[in-house]
Amino acid sequence: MHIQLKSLISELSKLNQTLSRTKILHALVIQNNLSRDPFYATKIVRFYAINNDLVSARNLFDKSPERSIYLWNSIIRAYAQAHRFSDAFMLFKCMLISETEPDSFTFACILRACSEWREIEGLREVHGKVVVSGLGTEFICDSALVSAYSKIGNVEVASRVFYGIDEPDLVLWNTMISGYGCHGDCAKGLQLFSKMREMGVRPDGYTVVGLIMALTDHSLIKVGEAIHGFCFKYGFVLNDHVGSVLVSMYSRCKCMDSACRVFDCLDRPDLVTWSSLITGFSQAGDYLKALIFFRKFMIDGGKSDPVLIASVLAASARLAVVGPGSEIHGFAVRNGYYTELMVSTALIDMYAKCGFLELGIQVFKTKTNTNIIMYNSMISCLGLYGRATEAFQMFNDMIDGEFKPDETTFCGLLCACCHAGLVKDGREYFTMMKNEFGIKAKAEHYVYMVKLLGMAGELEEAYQLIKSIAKPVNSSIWGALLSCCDAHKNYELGEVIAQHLFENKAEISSYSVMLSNLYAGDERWDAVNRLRVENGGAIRKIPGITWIGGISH
DNA sequence: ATAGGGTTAG
Repeated sequence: MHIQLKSLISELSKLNQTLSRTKILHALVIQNNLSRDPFYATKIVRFYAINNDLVSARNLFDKSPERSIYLWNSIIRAYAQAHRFSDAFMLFKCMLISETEPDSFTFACILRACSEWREIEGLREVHGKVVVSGLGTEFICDSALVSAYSKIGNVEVASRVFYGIDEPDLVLWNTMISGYGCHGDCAKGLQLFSKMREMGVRPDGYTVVGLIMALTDHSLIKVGEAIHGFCFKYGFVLNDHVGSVLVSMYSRCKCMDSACRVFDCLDRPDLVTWSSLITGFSQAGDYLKALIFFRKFMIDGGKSDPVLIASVLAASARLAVVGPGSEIHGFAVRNGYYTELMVSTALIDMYAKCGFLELGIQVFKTKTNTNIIMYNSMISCLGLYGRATEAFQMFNDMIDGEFKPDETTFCGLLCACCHAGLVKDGREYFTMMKNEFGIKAKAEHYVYMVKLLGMAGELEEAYQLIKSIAKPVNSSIWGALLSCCDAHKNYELGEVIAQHLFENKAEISSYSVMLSNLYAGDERWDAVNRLRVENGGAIRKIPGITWIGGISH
């Protein structure tokens, strides 16, 4: 019977572990008086864990008189993987006072749980226990420590652990490199990378993935290309993670040609890789390509998800053509994505930006649950259409729903005031934001306020407001005021501002259009020409045409 | 005998 059970267990391990199979197996084990054997108990605990039946797993564990290290580790891991941190930690504490001592894998598991739950105190505590247990020299513990500390944001301690190791293995090098990577410290990661090679350790796919993670924008594209070249040199296959990571890196950097080249090499790019590419096109301003690739993805039989849907809806919004967006709307409804707030928010925004605010409002009205992002979106959409009263009402609803407004909310409100010329309300919301909600005004808020005051002719007040800002003042803010001076033919104040900008050695090219318009309005053609010469003829706007700068919708 | 340290991305 034992032999039969053994072969049954080994067969079952190969199969898909269903809950019913596990229960049958459990019953068989009990029938044969084997449930006290930690070997079988461990197996069944693991099977229950795979099927998310932690209650049965725990029952079995509690009834096991003899608990091997395997059994302990399995039950702790079961809780940790189910994101039940406190249970996992409690069991770990029980283990410490039991006769079974934790091994490196127990520590690795609990360290990972600490970092996932951002339990910095727990992490420190477990770190201490690792040291006391004498397992601090084990690579498995060390890599778990380095990883946990980096993920929790404490790269300092992570690197201290790392540099305390004589001859780190590949996993440790990779862990530390990606530790620097997820901390955004590209330079340190690269340094470590060359040091690793100097010491004769051959990098693998994990190494480059860790490095590429840190490359977040176009300024680092040269580094990204070098690492890509390195993959070639070492003959890394682009499948698995390396290729996808390169695609998303190039997409993040808006190098869509390179992103496509890598993408074309991939056997079966997954959802996120497609999504990176599609979002990359959108962010690079190629909205049509974004939609075309989405269609390709669908034709290939790809299964979408809310993030991708929201992203293509944003691309349609930027195209400002309602066709594709409403098509995706239908698709979202048919496939159950519509329930996602992320999708409905994107829909509202898309309809509003495509000129169909009413359809956006309809979407909003069908939602029973909302969140702050959706309210913010509604407020700014209504504001954009000049429907300030409704935007204010939306804000009140939001407060009634006990949502806490954030800086975006006030951007929307101030935008609404601007579009409707409501100076008084604008002043009130601006004060409310700072005093009642403790939100510090950012450049966007000042731009709206300056524009609002300035367009109402309160140029001096707008000027004083800017002067009250602690330096440095964003160029859009001065730009907004210059435009207003132009519109109100207040060339005197315009000249004061211009002198101020010149004196402070401001980046005049950022204001050249506004300044030249101002001078043109005053028929000071010599000044217009001087500006033109100083800017290398870069002024493309026709002088004399008012251009309200500073705010991009 | 069992499992058991390091990944990515929108």
